[in-house]
Amino acid sequence: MVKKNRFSEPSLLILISLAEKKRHGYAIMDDIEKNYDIKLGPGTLYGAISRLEKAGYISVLESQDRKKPYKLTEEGQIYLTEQIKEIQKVTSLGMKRLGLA
Amino acid sequence: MVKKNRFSEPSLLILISLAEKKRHGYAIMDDIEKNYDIKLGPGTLYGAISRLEKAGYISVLESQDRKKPYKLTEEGQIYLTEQIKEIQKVTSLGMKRLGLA
DNA sequence: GTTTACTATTACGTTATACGATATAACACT
DNA sequence: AGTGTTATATCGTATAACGTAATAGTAAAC
Repeated sequence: MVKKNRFSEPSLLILISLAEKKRHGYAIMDDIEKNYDIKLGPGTLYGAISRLEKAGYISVLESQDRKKPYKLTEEGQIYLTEQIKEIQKVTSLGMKRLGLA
Repeated sequence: MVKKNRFSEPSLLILISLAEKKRHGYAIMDDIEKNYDIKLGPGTLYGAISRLEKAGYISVLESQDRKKPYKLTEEGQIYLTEQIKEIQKVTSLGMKRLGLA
């Protein structure tokens, strides 16, 4: 009934980045900047990452070097799908009301 | 280049509500609840309203009773349009990466 | 070998949001 | 008229996300 989680920009962007493939922090940053021209600072990025990890939506993988690759968990994929659909519902009504759809 | 404002859920919903027609606070709440099943508490609602007003995206109209109807300003309409397009860009890439588009 | 880029962590200040308490006006019902 | 209920808005506070920046170490470049 009631929705708690707002769809915060950084975490959503991170999830979408990981929806394509596993990536470590800086690679996520680059992907987001390349695709949307949005540059997340390290605090924003890693803060969001650790919250997402705590929530179980992403998980960290083994690595040989100091990079920490993350992947989207199944739970994260489900969550992301729901979120996006919800957001699309909102934006499509918005477009309609703006007379642009 | 860099984007500052995240697309926060409550304020976005309020703007979309006002994109249809002018409404006062409680009517906005009802509209949002009816359309999305999202119930904003008074603090969330009026807090977001006053920030939006301060930003110049909505403005308050005269009224005879104690209701305070708001309307979307021209600036707000432009802002909302941009926001929605940006969000749609994000979600559509998300859907693609999820294999759902 | 020294500098530059990559990668991650941490700390701190700001602010939106969630939640709840309060206040009052309008309305319904008896 | 009086009482209760709904509609409407304001205020206060706690939490947590976010933005920015400082720090540190490793890898790469030159």
